[in-house]
Amino acid sequence: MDPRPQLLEIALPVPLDRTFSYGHGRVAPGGVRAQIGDLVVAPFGRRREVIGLVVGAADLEPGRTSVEGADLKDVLRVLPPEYRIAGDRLRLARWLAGYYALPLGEVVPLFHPPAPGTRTRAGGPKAAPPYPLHDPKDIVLTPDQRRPVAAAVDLLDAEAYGALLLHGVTGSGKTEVYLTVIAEALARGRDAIYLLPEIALTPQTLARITVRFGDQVAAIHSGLSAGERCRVHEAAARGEIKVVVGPRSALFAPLRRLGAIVVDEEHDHSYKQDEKPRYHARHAALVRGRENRAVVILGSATPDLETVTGAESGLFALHGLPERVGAGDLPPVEIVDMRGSTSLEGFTPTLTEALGQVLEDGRQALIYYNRRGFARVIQCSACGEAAECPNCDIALTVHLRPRRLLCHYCGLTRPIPEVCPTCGADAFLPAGGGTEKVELNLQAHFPEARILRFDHDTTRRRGSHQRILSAFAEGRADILIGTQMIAKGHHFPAVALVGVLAADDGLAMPDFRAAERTFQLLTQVAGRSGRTGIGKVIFQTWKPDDTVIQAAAGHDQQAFLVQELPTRRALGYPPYRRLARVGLLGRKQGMVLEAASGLAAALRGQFAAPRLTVLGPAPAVFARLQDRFRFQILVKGSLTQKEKAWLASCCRGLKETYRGLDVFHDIDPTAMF
DNA sequence: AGCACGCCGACT
DNA sequence: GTCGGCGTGCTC
Repeated sequence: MDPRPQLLEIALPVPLDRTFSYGHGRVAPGGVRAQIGDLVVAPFGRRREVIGLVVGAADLEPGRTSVEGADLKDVLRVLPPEYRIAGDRLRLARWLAGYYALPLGEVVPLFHPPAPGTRTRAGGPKAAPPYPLHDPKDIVLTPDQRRPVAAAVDLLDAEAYGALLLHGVTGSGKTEVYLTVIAEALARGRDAIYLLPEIALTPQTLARITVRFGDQVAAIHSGLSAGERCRVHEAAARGEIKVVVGPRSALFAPLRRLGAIVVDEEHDHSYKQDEKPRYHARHAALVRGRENRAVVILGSATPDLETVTGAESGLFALHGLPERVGAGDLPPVEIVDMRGSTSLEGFTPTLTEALGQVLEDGRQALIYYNRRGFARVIQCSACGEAAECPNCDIALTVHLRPRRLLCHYCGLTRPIPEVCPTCGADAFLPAGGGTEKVELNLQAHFPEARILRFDHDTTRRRGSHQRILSAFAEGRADILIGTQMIAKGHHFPAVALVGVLAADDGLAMPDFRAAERTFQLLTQVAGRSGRTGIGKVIFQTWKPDDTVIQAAAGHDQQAFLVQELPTRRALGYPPYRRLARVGLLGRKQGMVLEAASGLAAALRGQFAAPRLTVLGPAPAVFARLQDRFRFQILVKGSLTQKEKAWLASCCRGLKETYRGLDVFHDIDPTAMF
């Protein structure tokens, strides 16, 4: 027992570029001494309990009760050593704070489970999987699968850092590679992390991992309560759990001897957190892997362009899985021109016919349409007035169940007017489609078919996600209609037809990544077809000649790259130049624009062409959301850590100058909204 | 970022 | 008359 009271420097989760001093061990001397890396609970301002990180510890001179005139408060307690952020995790925390220009305290919450009091939800993925599980002993890897495994094993044996890109077509057995590498890591006394995109944390994948690794594995998912997360965290820190599976937050698990990190579906945009701290889990995984001399495996059927060029430049060792394992080949894709007759609203005769055939054969079909609701807009055909959200300058979407108009951005709802609210004409009519309308149309056309819909509206309730997917996977429905959500890694063995209603839909998005996203989405959706037995795919489109659509139809990433990379290079976008974005928002448009213009001018003064280019300010794609006007500034080029820090301090300064203004910076933004 | 204190509109 | 909107000020 050490009687000396301590003076602690604490980094707290607040957007302030400073730490705070606290006393420790004054009230009850001789307790646990805090050390750098410990988490402490401290009173802060009017808040009773805030979790902070100890970044400095010294003996407190006797009699000292204040710092710079402010009374020293004592920390309430030091969290147990399982929660300490040390070694590789402390270096990762420091890297995140530096790279993303955030105060260290603001990244600390990533490293510990949510404090008690956070909502506890029951449920989550748990039901027994209806899918056949193979005994790992029965599995024989193909030569293509063995090559990346061998490369990973070499790295594990050498205890060296290395990153692999596993580019495998849908259904090519990437998961088996991941699991084998994890098993090899475990066999060498090392631990592993398996990252999945949020939505793809499917029961299928969980079941496979659990069967393989038993109680050495723990899954972190949205269904866990704070208490359960703490239990997993502590078990990992004590070495009782060796594999952690989950979305991006799983990367921060306190495993002790990390040997392998898998980033499955590495192209998925949910790896970039779109709220503070805005970090990219794939990037952070590479950093943590390097810290631990571990193997990092990035896997995807449609790797991100930045990953592809990283592989070309030797940053990642490329391993291809060009063929599906088992029976199915990649399904043929037929491009159908929509500029002709449609037999059924939104459906070409070709697709309608193919659907009829699939139903007749007793097989299953997937219909992809990336718009939820019944109709995109409602508009008066007499005066032209359309229903808009009063807060967002966005058309309100028509929904039938429940019956209302809905703003997809702020959630505002309105009753559906019977007549035009402006001119009173009895002609206020819905226009443009949505999954709800597709479902009704299909049901009317195929009255016998059992149809399920999978979108934000039908998966709102807990567990409904999985209920719909299992029902379809078990063959209790014939057609599944869905938005983006159906494109992600789900395995539906009996799907013989995938229909995409408007394949070019995403191409018009005002984002330089629109083509890449569309290619990835179409390729992934197409990959849902013909997992076992023959399958086909139909892309309906207004732009049958578009390269992106044709490349996706041919499952040909090379064709897409040949078109896209030169464009990116010419325009100075990633992967050739990096980006940083500053977003400004506030109630008064004039004020936001004035602040943004001032900031842009300041940035231009500091960041010189040609190394750095400052663009804007420009109104954001959605210029007003939730009654706040939005502008943004884009910086092209690689900012140094110093420059990023300066940028962040400019943002902070601006907030003090302009009352009611919100400013945020986003390093390596992945969405331009 | 929270969280409370402090001054102006529509309700019992 | 008060309940409550969000402007602004501070946090060891």
